[in-house]
Amino acid sequence: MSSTKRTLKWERRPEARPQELLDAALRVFATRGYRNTRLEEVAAEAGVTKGALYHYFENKEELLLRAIQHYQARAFGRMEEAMRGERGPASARLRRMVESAFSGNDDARRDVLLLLNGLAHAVPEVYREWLATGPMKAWRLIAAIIEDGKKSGEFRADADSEVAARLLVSGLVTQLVWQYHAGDVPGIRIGHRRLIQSAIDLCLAGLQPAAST
Amino acid sequence: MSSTKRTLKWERRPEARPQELLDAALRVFATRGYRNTRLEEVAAEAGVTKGALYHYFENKEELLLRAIQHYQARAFGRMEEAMRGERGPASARLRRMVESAFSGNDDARRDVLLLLNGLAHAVPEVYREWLATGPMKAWRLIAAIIEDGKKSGEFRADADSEVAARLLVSGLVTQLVWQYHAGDVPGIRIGHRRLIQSAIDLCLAGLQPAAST
Amino acid sequence: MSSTKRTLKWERRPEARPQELLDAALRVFATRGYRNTRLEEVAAEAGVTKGALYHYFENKEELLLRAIQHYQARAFGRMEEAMRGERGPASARLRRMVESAFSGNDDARRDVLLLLNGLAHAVPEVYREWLATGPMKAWRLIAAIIEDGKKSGEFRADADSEVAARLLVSGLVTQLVWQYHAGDVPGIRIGHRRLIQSAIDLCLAGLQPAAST
Amino acid sequence: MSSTKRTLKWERRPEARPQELLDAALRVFATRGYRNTRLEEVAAEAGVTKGALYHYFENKEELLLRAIQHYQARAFGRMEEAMRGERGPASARLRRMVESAFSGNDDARRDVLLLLNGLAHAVPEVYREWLATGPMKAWRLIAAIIEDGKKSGEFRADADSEVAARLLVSGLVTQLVWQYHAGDVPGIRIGHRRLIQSAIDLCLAGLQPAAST
DNA sequence: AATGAATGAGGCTTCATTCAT
DNA sequence: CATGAATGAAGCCTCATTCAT
Repeated sequence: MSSTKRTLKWERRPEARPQELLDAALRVFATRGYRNTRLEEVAAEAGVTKGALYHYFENKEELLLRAIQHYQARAFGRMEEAMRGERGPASARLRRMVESAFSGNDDARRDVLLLLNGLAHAVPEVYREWLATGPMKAWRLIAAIIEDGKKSGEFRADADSEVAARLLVSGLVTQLVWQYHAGDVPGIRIGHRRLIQSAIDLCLAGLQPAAST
Repeated sequence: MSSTKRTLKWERRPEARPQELLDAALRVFATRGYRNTRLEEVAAEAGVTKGALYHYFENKEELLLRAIQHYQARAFGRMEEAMRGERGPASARLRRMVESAFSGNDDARRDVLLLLNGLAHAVPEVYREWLATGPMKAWRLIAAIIEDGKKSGEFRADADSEVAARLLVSGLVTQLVWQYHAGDVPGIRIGHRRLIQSAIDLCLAGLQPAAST
Repeated sequence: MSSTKRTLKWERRPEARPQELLDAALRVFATRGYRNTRLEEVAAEAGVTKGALYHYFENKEELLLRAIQHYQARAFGRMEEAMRGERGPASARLRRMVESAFSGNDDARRDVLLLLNGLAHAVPEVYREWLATGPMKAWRLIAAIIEDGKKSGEFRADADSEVAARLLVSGLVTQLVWQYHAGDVPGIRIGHRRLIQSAIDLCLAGLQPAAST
Repeated sequence: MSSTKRTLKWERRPEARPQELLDAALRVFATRGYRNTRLEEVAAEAGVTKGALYHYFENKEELLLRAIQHYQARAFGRMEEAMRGERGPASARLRRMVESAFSGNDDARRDVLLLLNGLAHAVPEVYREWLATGPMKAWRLIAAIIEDGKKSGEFRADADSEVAARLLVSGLVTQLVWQYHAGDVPGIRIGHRRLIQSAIDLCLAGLQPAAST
């Protein structure tokens, strides 16, 4: 009797339920911010009710953490795939790397970045984990490429690869967030493509071996 | 004895009270985040009680807004003073500008930046005003300097001054925030001076006229 | 034992919960006044806690509005039923109408009237809606009966039916409130039945066609 | 020195200060309601500051009480003066009495009545005192006149003078309040003069000795 | 597993009242 | 007397979390 009921429900809801919840959660969190989001909203977005969330997650914080991990995994998966087997000159690899890292110019992407930026006080652990597995990982990869270029003579030996990589990553991430989410501040917008390309160009130009001599 | 206690309270009631409240508020907001801060904490930090805040400010949000404006005014005051009468070559002016903008390497500075970064969802108006009067203003000044340099032949004519300025400002702001507040993520720290100088160097190198010819 | 306690709580959770809350709310509001009533008291009266109220009502004001509407609906329901199919002479209909309108001589009735009288400044919208759906509706019905009587020659043709109806309704409503709630002012009490009957008698006498000629 | 300052202030503020405060208080209380009124508003209306009120009155409640007593004294003063030496037939005296009691058709009058109506829960003592010294006093005077008329044969011997007087007073008071303060409820307005006159007419007609015989 | 009513701690805001000046 | 900054109790409302069904 009760099993009949249950089965009916389950027909339209396979075991992917947790994933669906995570997706819904990230969507709402990213749109409205962590503190602004009521669990009820997440539930509604996922088509369930509040209580259901507690079957899968301890509490709001864990839901956020898992949602972000889920997102990061996919994002980095894409980037790693794009970099697979890259072998050319350092400048080309750097360009490709940055391009693939910032290719996804969708709203969701920027919403997530804004969300994460606001997490430092609300959920410091999540903030730190994101930094470690996101931006830092990215700039280390880039720094390594620059180091390669320095060794091969393609780049100036005295270049500060660490700072260059950091500037590129933090600058671009932040520009994406700012220009998009403060969209109606006059003059803040700039073309996505231009931003990425000019930034890479500037960086590569700055890494060139000294002009004279 | 009891008169001593009483006197203590009344000794600290100068005409500068609003300023004191703003300072205290910014201190607490920056340390704990806007949402995490109870007005009672702000009051305690200022040595008054909750209700006193409402003599000077409509509500929590206005308190935040005013505290930030107060802070911004001082910060930009310092920068403008530093830039007063600067006339040298563009590269020198750019360097001085960035140095003065990021000179304040104190904790308070970075706490405030982190606070602001988390305001997008909590208090969008404040977030936007900050962007418009802070970072944007800064990168516009820098972009203007670069344009000067392009006109005088000091910089490459095809350089994207807009993007260079943005990258420098957003990159440095974000690095300050990240490296400091995620301080125990291993490997995220970098010397403040090195960060600033290397960033400027990279940027200036990237703006040099083409090497060959 | 502990299970008993628990059960007690859960036994009273029928689908009629909103109604229960409305009843409890009206009871407390009417007893203590709108401003004097803490939502916690309403909740306690209903056997729930503060928060539960917010499942059903937006805020204190809506709770009041709904409680009053709920009450008015019942009150007018009773009156309409009493008037169903009345066809006799105007004087009889008027008498029956007023009697049925003021039959409920219970405390609750008078408490509610007092409550409503104090709402003009606190919640003007509710006050106005009550006026429009309560007293005004009542005196319009009465005025219509008097007009009937005038047409049939039962009442003086020059009688001011509008004012008569208003005087009757407002006078009686107010007397109920005053005499009851200022009960210990010496000499303010008067028998309910006598008040109603004498008022009707006076009114009907005043509506009689002129004596002489 | 300090006496100089004091004198300056006193030049424009004679000893009538308490009266001014009472007037200002009644004005604000009547306009906004007792609970809605902040002492600061009263002070502003009187051109002083909050603290000053506490030099003359214990607290908010006493301020209200005194303001109302002050008002009542004047109102009844006027009425008694109007009734001085009235000697004609009962019907004429009744008419004159009611007319003089309700002559003041000003806004202030109605505001005060509304204020008082809402005081039952907020400040029961004031409410009761008002009832005793206002409406009750009025209807007793009127009942006495009617009794005179009964004795002289001008009115029906079986008339209920008590109820007639009450109905007249409460009905008119309430109509003034309702029609004015619910002014935008369509159809609630009626001419002041017509209301008073028709009410008196109806009452007198109802008091006539029986028509036939 | 899912529901959703209920809980209750937490925080913002109001304002009568006090009191040093 | 007058000021007005400061107090602090009170009350509304929110929402993460629980739990009987």
